[in-house]
Amino acid sequence: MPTTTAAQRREQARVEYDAFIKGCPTNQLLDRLSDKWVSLVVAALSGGPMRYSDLSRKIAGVSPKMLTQTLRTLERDGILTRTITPSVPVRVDYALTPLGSSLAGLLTAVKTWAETHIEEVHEARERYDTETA
Amino acid sequence: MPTTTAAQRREQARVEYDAFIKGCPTNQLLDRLSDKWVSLVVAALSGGPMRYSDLSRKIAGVSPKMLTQTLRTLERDGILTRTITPSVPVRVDYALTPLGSSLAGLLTAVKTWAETHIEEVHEARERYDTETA
DNA sequence: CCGCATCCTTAAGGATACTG
DNA sequence: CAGTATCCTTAAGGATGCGG
Repeated sequence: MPTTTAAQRREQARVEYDAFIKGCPTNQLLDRLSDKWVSLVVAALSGGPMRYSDLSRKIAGVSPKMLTQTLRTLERDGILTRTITPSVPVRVDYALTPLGSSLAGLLTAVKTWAETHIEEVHEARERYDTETA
Repeated sequence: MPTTTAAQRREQARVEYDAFIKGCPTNQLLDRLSDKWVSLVVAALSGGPMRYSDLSRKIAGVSPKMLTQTLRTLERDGILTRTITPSVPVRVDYALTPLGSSLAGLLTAVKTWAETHIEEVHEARERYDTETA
């Protein structure tokens, strides 16, 4: 009888795995792309700088909390800049950095792939669903 | 006094937004890529077909539930094939389809971008953190 | 060996109200 | 205008045991 259960071994593996991917650039980027608001913000800003209120209007259905949170992490990552104009009322502009623009380029590649292959995916789903039913 | 509150308008916008993205190929693909197990499975299979137990060993820390769930959706989407050999005990092989291979190609592009630019991101973070602190 | 069904936890994200 | 602070829900995902 082993002293470690399957769950314990998996837990151990998970910890090692987490430590591994923590330093993995690809996974860090996927984490960003996985955030649904990130891609929307980057896409919105790819047309040029926007103010906070513009973004909240353009990106329908986003709560102030998530918008701010998303903007902060993207600023920290050097994807966009935050410029405060201390007028009354205050004005804040967000704009993509060169790094942010290159990320937008990646999103364009994803978009292209999606548009090229989505039909195949839909066909595959229909086939799968009819065969399974 | 308006008959709709800000929350109601945002909710309305969210519903429209959801309806919009439901048919948006790019977002459907991002939903897939956002799933952390999806990229790992695709990456694992890009080296060739693997059995269920091989995958669960190679992808450290995955629970049987998530592995099966991931494999099923990918099969449904035509990304991979599932081949059952009715021996005793049963044997099941998973392999990428051509469509799956092209998705793996996209992941490679993401990987390349990440490796190229991760250093800039790290520098940006350090700058941000020291400036904020 | 492969994988489904069940239960349970927890953390992401939404609603809301208030401030500089 | 541009957020911050708080509370609260809910759904993704992990543990586990059984079945084909």
